[in-house]
Amino acid sequence: MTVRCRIAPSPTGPLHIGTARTALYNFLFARHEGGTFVLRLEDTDVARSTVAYERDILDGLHWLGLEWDEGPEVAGQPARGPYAPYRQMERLPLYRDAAERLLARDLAYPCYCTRDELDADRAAQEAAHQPPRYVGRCANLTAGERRAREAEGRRPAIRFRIPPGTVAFDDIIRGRVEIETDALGGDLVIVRSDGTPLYHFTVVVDDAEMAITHVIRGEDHLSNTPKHILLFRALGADVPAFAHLPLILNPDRTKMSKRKSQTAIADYRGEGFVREALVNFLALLGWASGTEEEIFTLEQLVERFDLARVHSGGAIFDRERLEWLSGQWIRRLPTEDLAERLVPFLSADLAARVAGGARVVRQPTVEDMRPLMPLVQERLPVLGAIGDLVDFLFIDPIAVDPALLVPRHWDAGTAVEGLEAARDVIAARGRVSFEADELEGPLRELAQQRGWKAGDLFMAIRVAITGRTATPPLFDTMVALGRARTLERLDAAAGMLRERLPTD
RNA sequence: GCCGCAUUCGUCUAGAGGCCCAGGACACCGCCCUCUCAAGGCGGAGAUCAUCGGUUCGAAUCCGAUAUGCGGUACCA
Repeated sequence: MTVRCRIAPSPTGPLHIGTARTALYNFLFARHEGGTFVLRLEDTDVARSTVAYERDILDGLHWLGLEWDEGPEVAGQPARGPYAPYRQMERLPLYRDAAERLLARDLAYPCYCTRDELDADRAAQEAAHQPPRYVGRCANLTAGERRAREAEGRRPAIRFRIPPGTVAFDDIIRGRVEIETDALGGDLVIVRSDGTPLYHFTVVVDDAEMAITHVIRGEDHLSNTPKHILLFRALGADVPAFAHLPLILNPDRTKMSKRKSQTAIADYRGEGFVREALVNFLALLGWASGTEEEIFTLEQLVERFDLARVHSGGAIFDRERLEWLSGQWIRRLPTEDLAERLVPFLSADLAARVAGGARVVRQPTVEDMRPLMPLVQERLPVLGAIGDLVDFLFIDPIAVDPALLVPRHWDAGTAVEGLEAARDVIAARGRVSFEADELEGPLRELAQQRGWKAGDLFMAIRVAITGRTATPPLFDTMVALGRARTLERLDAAAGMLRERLPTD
């Protein structure tokens, strides 16, 4: 039997961290076992499903590198695979047939209860401190009674009969789980009165129809699994194996939610977290290799992943750890790859600064980025931080805070003196010798001659040419800026400071 | 309320009866390196293994109860 597993997101919101993690585990398991990974869209909640969300989910999964073997490839376009279509709203006849089969064998029945009746039942049960469950008002209607209700114009929902007894299964992660069907809330609505099928029904019909062998999903479905098993049996289908993953939690240990955490994959992507880091991080949220290794590529994860090693307790989403992993991955990226990924982030950052009044003198290109890689690669926690590191190369003039031009041990007069002296030393280097190696020596010498700490001199220069106190190494930075602009900015800074000097 | 699942440093976790007075990583602190910021190296602090009882020569590991947390309990998914 070859393994078939699936991810079944519903396009009622952007791709969620939890969905991505579930998709990853399904992908890893399928690939590890040489099986098939299916993507199915559960869009039966028509009111909340949109094509835009569908696009976000597909884009996100593609971006993470979780390629599926069967399913829709592009939002709104037809799906591919032997069990197509893979959107539930395009599979309606299948659910109708399945429901008919259950009806024909009296495993399900039409239910004419109104919303009001149901609400009243529930209220009464609550008042009597009883668990809410369907009272079975329509469970044994005669043909005549049904006709009478139809004649009134009532459209029935369809309920699946929950038989008495206990349902047991062996969860791959949690072991044996047994639940009394009594606790399931009574007969289950599988088709709404408007004819559209409900989740618990479609998921089973589709998993059966698509020959899914392993259902790997969040722990929030554990309690619902008995309903699914009962439906598989009623449909005469093989019951798949189940593996319920621990939940990803907000810092307060509740199920991770948009309300309390950043849950959209697209938002992390937008910040410049690299896909390798997100995949690595998500894999480690609930699973560990058992070795002391922490950094894994997708391929390595496929090789090592083992469902039985998945942890069973919930895991808080730890952004600090994600950021660390992101930095680790950025440092491991080939420089050409990094340069390419950085361009759009820098452009966006510069565009935002233009909106703030800055003048961008040059649109960054991959060619511009290449020589900067050694300066920035180990300083980026996320791609989106690139602007803070190199914006001064693309903006002119830069904004300089005069207070920062004066290092801690200096006064303003010394700063002017230092900047002017540095300017002269640098100007003395010709165009040809404007290299980091050639600049550091003479400037250190200058500091020594004047009795300044080299660090103070360098800080004054740093602020003068970048407007910042934290930058890549100074001499490389000057080279990247170029001789002319370096001298220009030193002049400008010295001039600005001099104007502020008290005239005695 | 009822049902289910879970519980090891702040966080992610290792640990499948003696190798554990519990190991690694993130974060934190200190030192080193150093022109800033990072990165890197070294070191430190941090867990009565939720609690109680049992099984055993021996328990984080097995069993039971309790507590706490979370999840489910829809004509949502």
